[in-house]
Amino acid sequence: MPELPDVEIFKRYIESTSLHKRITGVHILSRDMVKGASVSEIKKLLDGERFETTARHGKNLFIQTGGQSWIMLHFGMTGFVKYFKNEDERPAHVRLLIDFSNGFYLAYDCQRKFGMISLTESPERFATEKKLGLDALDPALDFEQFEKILSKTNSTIKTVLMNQNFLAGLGNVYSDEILYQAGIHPARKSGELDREEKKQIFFKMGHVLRKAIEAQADPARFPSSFLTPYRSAGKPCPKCEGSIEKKKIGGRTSYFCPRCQG
DNA sequence: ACATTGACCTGAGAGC
DNA sequence: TGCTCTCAGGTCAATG
Repeated sequence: MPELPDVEIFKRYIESTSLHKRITGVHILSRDMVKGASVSEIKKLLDGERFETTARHGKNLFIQTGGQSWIMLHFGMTGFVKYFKNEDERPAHVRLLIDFSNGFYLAYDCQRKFGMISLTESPERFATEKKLGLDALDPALDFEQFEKILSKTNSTIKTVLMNQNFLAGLGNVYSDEILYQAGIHPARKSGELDREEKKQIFFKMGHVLRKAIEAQADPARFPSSFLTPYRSAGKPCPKCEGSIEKKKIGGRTSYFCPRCQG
């Protein structure tokens, strides 16, 4: 589901398709998905302008026109973007549609409406208002800070990784993948992990996210040691051939290998 | 003050 | 075949 790597791929997709083209129409097809801004403000910001810059913080994607404000897209669990020309390529649940002067469209599709369309003065401002933690791939995030974050709470490590206020960008799927690569059980208490274990999680986090982006966030292209393509109870662990287990942790379905993540 | 749980939304797939 | 039920998951409000 759209987590950091997916949103990074959306960002690059928009950069390669939609920048510097004149916007000739803005259609908001689900007004209920617009939060913290009005439909008319969004139309006014975009209409007649061109997208010039993109940014990402965690799972939030920002696009700036020549103006001062940025449009913000959050993808919930079913969101994605698609650039297309012909009506038969149009996705099924378009919530925001942008017309370009070259006859192409950029669609923001979100079947389950868990996403959000908003405006912000700047990505930094947005992150501050939402109290978002550092982006999980922020170069400024070092192990010392990461260790501090983990010691701030006594929740399960899985919950901590998914908490956007601590660290922005990880969701259910990538938290599981990181803990699998680190060999740590998702229900371990964050505060009880030793320094070596925290180090494992920190470095595997960067590794997993970078590899996922390299693979276009497509599990079919992931390295063969990745758990994500095997997110199903009873499937064989890609490392030990043991059986993958499914369990609710922090209200979310977690998959892990009980043998590798003892 | 913190941690956990449920509602929100919709369609796919399971089960009868 | 066709109906109903369960589940998925990010976020935030409500509850513990």
